[in-house]
Amino acid sequence: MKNLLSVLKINVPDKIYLKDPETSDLGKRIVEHSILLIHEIGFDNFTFKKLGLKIGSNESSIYRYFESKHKLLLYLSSWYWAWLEYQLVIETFSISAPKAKLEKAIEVVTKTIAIDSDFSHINEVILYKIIVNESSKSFLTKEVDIENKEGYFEIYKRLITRLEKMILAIKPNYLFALSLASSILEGGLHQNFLNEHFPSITNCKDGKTTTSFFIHLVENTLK
Amino acid sequence: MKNLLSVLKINVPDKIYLKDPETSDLGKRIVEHSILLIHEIGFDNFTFKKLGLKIGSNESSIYRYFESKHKLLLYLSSWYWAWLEYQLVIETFSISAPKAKLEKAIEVVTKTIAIDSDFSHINEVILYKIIVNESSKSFLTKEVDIENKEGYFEIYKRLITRLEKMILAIKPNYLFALSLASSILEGGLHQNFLNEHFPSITNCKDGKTTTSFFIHLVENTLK
DNA sequence: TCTTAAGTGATAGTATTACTATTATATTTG
DNA sequence: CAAATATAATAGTAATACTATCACTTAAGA
Repeated sequence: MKNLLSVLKINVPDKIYLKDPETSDLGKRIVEHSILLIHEIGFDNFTFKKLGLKIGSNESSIYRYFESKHKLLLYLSSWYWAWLEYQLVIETFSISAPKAKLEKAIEVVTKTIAIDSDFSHINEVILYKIIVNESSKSFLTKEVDIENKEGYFEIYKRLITRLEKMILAIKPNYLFALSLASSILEGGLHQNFLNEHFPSITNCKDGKTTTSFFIHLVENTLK
Repeated sequence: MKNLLSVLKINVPDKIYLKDPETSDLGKRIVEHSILLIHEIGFDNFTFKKLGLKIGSNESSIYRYFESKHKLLLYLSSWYWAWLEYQLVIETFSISAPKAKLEKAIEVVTKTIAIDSDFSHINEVILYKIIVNESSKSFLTKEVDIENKEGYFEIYKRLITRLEKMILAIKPNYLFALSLASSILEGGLHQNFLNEHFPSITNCKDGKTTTSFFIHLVENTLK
């Protein structure tokens, strides 16, 4: 997997950026350190000025890559979903039994990312934490509908339809396959958020994982 | 219900505000119109200055009630959860059969609010839309843990433990009652968000309701 | 009734944010 | 070697998210 990823490039809708950060050293440093800085101070307190300071570069140079910090968050989110989609596909590809396939998919999609695949400048462990804590802000805006039309959420939606298909492979007449799929994805993030900040309202802790919660839930629902 | 509410006061943790907005005409106008304005322009574009303009009052006067717009969002969220808790309690109070009770609870908690109970200056239909689109921002901050300790999320957490109890009444040995409860609540909001902005990844539309999705899900899970 | 406190309004001011614009310099490419 | 491209530096702007001060009105208590 590590070898494969070193040859592949995660593709993000190109309308999200002004200049592809993958094409230059500065671009990569922007992405790499924005992840670290957002994790450190939170997206709300994050500014391009602070990031410039951190990477010894200028605010105005960062604006050549991303039009706004919101677009940067969209970029990071899309990158993560693309990366996760890749994980999903290769991890489930060889499994033909529908039930086992879906189970593996749920595992891939709901588990806490704890190991950095280390194939790029992007630290997936930290990025995952940003996704848990900040990614909702990428669509909870007044501009969602416009940005959705522009295609900024394509990868995310495609990921959900992939899950949907695996669900329907088990129970073709199930009426809520899309809703179940989106619930697994967002719900997984949310349970991991609760585990970190509101442990009193989740059971996904102390050895009981978010993954096992969802596997049990889905299995019974599709019975 | 309407009569009862006209006698009761929705109680919000008093650390959230500097001065209780319920105690004055200005306070009520602040709350009433903040809901309308946030709905209109979105929380991110909302400012106390704009609100002051809207209610013909001064920015500085609003700051006497709420220390920041973030605190105002916490207030609106808490108010909504308290209101919902009230609905939950009275609607399920007289039902003794555990299954029917939980079913009613799920209905109360996941349905789209479409009728304003009209007992106060607060429009619950619009407030519900704010909860769907903005309430996550009340806890997706770097200050969650501090604010959680201060008790700002007590009502929300209590609501979830109420649901938990109803779940355990059906299946006492179920290991994920809290996670299921929090999934119903947040998942319900999320499905209604998708219905509005990303209809291609939800089935909760065209007559198929979010409520029926969750009732089916929970029923099978607790079987 | 007088006094005092509380509530509200008006104005000004501050540091920061989220940019845009311009110019200069360095580097790469043809 | 010239031209294009990338980056850096500086300045500037409107808006944000407040804080502070002072004036005025009203309500409540002695």
